[in-house]
Amino acid sequence: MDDVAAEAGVSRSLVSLVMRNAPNVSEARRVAVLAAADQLGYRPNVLARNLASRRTFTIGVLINDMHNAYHVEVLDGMEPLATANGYRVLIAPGWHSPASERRAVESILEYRVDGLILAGPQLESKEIVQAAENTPVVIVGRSIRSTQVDSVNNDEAVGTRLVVDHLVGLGHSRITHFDGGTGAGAGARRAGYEAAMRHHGLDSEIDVVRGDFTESSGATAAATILGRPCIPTAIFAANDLMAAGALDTLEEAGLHVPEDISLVGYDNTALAAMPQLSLSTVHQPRIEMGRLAMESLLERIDGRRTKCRREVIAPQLMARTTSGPLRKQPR
Amino acid sequence: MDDVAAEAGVSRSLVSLVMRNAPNVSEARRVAVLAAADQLGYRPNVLARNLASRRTFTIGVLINDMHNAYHVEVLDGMEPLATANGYRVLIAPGWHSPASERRAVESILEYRVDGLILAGPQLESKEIVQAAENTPVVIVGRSIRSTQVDSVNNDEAVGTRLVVDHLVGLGHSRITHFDGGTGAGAGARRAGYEAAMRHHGLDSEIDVVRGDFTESSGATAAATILGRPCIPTAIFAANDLMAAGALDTLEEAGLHVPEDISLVGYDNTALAAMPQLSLSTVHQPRIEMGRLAMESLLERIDGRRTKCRREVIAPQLMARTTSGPLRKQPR
DNA sequence: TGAAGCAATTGGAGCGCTCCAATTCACGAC
DNA sequence: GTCGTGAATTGGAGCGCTCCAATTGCTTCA
Repeated sequence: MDDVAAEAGVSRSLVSLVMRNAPNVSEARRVAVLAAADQLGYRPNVLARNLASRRTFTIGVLINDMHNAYHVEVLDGMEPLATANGYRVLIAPGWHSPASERRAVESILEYRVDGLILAGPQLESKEIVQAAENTPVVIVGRSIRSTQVDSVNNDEAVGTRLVVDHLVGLGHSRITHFDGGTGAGAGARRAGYEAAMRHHGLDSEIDVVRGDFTESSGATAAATILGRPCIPTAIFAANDLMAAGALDTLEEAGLHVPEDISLVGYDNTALAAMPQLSLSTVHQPRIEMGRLAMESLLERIDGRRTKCRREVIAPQLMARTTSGPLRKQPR
Repeated sequence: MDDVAAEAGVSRSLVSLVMRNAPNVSEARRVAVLAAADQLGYRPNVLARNLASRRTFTIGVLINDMHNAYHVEVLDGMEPLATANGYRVLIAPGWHSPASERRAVESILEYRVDGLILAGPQLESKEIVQAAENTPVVIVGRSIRSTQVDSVNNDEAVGTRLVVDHLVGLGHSRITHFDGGTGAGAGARRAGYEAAMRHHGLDSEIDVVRGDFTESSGATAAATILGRPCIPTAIFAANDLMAAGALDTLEEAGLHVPEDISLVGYDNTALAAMPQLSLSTVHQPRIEMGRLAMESLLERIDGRRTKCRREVIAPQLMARTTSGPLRKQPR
């Protein structure tokens, strides 16, 4: 930087002003500095800039599972807004385990990002609240009992209700839920399923098989079901990935979907929309959710808002071909 | 940091040593410092650390398309090795356009990362070489005419040859290629297809329809084919995503795969392996490729190697159910 | 007993930048 | 001419850390 200043015949401060394109710099000097910088191949050091200014203009994003298209699309919604406001986005992959998630958050916080978005975190609430003490945090796909942390959520109660209503409407009553274990939103979906079942007076039919939002856990859960003497007539999987895994296992076992058993997923990922799968599912406006999360975060960062904001988005049922009327008793 | 030093009754330097867990620090002091740090909620500032040490222990990774499971799996292969060597990984999403890719690289370079991995970059070679002047760079899925840049690649010549041999072996001769346009590796696949066709004396049957590695471009290409008076008996798509897009369009048009037309993809993504799709494709050991890329990069960073390393991985044909023997002339 | 040797500590300079207060400059108004 | 004013520019302190050389405290050995 000193070299550039010398080359352009100005002070280091002026170079700094030009590099940040601050106002009140004469056109002549600006051009001179830019030329000198270009000639010397000078590139500002963000580290030093951030250190000195105590601002990074960077948003950290934690993605719980990069393999899940759901999270990637949420990210799609965030990026444009960040860029438009002069922020850059840094991603720390979570690798689907709380421990690695913790490390990722730790790591990104050390970079002193201006804000943090957690997409589907598995961390304990306590840890999240702690992180939010120093840095604005927004969560997507889960909410938390703290006024410091904003959240953007799908209305799980409505979504799960849509699924159960749909299946009951088709004549099903033995509806099993494959849940998402400790994953973000899994608890809410499980609770929603149970509440909806009770609403229809199906308290005694409530049946939950454990899973973890991965394709393989869906397959495992389906295998569990198949091993039972009496299998349900419909399955409600906590997400599309699990539904896809379950579908494979069911078909391999010779069952026809939806004739023998109906299957509904959740999230309406690209996977579900594929004609070969054509999975009935619940749509969430992911891009919009990402956008809202970024919007909330920027409001916090700019200090435009201090009150907690909790967005809850209404989901929509996408009935496709994996769910159908109850026809015969399987097996 | 000074506060911690004061609290623990030692100098700032000692705190620094403890935080980096350097050798030659007495156990007593180490414990005291750690306790003080914990009590005060002290978290080292990476910015300052990196600035002072001129080292970041961070690897920047540019992912061309986060929606493509291929890239995500390459990333999976990189992470463990980086972590094991004390490096953290920062991801800059490329959003599938050269312009945003350029910005992402620019941005990550400003962070003074110790090394950069480009997964399927669309940038011009010149730009990549320029970036490599100051920072070690490894490319995945493409190679470049520079001894400064290492690369890890699939052997496209072999892979494409496998596909064409497979289809010719099934009796096909009218084999159309849906290419990847300007995407990384697209040129090599196109060239490989053409060479393989020539090898079988099918020079006159060479037929390429433009695409860009996205699902929608596969659908468009299929529509193009369907509009012709004489459609081919087999399609070789430049990747699985495009093949999936094509499959939808073909089936909607009433064609049966593989009876009426065979379809082969490339990459063997999870998508292709799904029983509902069961796409014939070419397998690349993605995780291994990611690992190799990281290994190469770390070698460069540590200065263990200065010679250029170009890994070329042998692919493998996965014949599934979308390719079959030539049966009848379609339409 | 003292010199040597090594481990454990410390002070201070400096990484590359921003920010603030101070200074210089240009120009119109009196 | 002189003063005032706002725009343009500058010097220097400091962001939070690392690194180096210097210092201290022990132990060992002649």
